[in-house]
Amino acid sequence: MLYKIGDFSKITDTPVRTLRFYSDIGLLVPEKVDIFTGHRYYGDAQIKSLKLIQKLKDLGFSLDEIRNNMNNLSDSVLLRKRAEVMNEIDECKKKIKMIDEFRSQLKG
Amino acid sequence: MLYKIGDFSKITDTPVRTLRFYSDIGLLVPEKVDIFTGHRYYGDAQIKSLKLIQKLKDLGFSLDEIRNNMNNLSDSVLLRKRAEVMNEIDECKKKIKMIDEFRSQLKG
DNA sequence: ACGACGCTGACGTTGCGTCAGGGTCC
DNA sequence: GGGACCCTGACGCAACGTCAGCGTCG
Repeated sequence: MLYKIGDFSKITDTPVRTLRFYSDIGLLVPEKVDIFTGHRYYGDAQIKSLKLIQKLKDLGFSLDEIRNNMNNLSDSVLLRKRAEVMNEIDECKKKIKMIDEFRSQLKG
Repeated sequence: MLYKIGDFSKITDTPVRTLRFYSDIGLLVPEKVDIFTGHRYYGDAQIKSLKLIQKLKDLGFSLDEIRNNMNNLSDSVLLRKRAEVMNEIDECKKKIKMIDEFRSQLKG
């Protein structure tokens, strides 16, 4: 079963523009592309790939990281990302502290 | 006392490119600009302004937010930013959970 | 006069949104 | 044949970094 980009967009709840973008950067390549019209046709395999892409995006990976790791996902990559996100939490906590200090300075 | 952009850059420990950028977007305008050569000259008032800009950047404000609020800083603006950062922490915590779930799925 | 410094473009980054101006499908 | 759908540019956003190519200061 091959889907036109518009249909694939509805099935996967992903904007057409996003699909074209993923196609352009080689992240999610359609199963077939008409050489003459340029029309993209997606298959069922792409549905699974896209779900993995969305999952990894939710975990905080960039599209570049996803492209480099989705076909060979290792635990170390996930651990590194985990550490990054933990770091981000620390940064946020620092900001909260600084904001509170600044607020009391303005009041005082 | 007027400083050339290079000297002002060293005094404030801010890249020249950043100073030019802030000048272009109207965030930190030099005290004087030579109409014929385009050379920028900064004064002591700009040092204080830049320090405030850097402070607000550290707190998590965008340059656009800084430009709109630095001359009339209210507590409500700080409170809103605080809430935003707290939200960001929550998002990070969700990501951590999802990463951990994903890792145990891969192992199991 | 010449080296250090200043200037204005303009492209690269990230992940698409949003037209504009055309072909294509049925 | 015509409306819905597809395509490829190309600009816009945030906040600069990094050349390129050229003018200026002392």
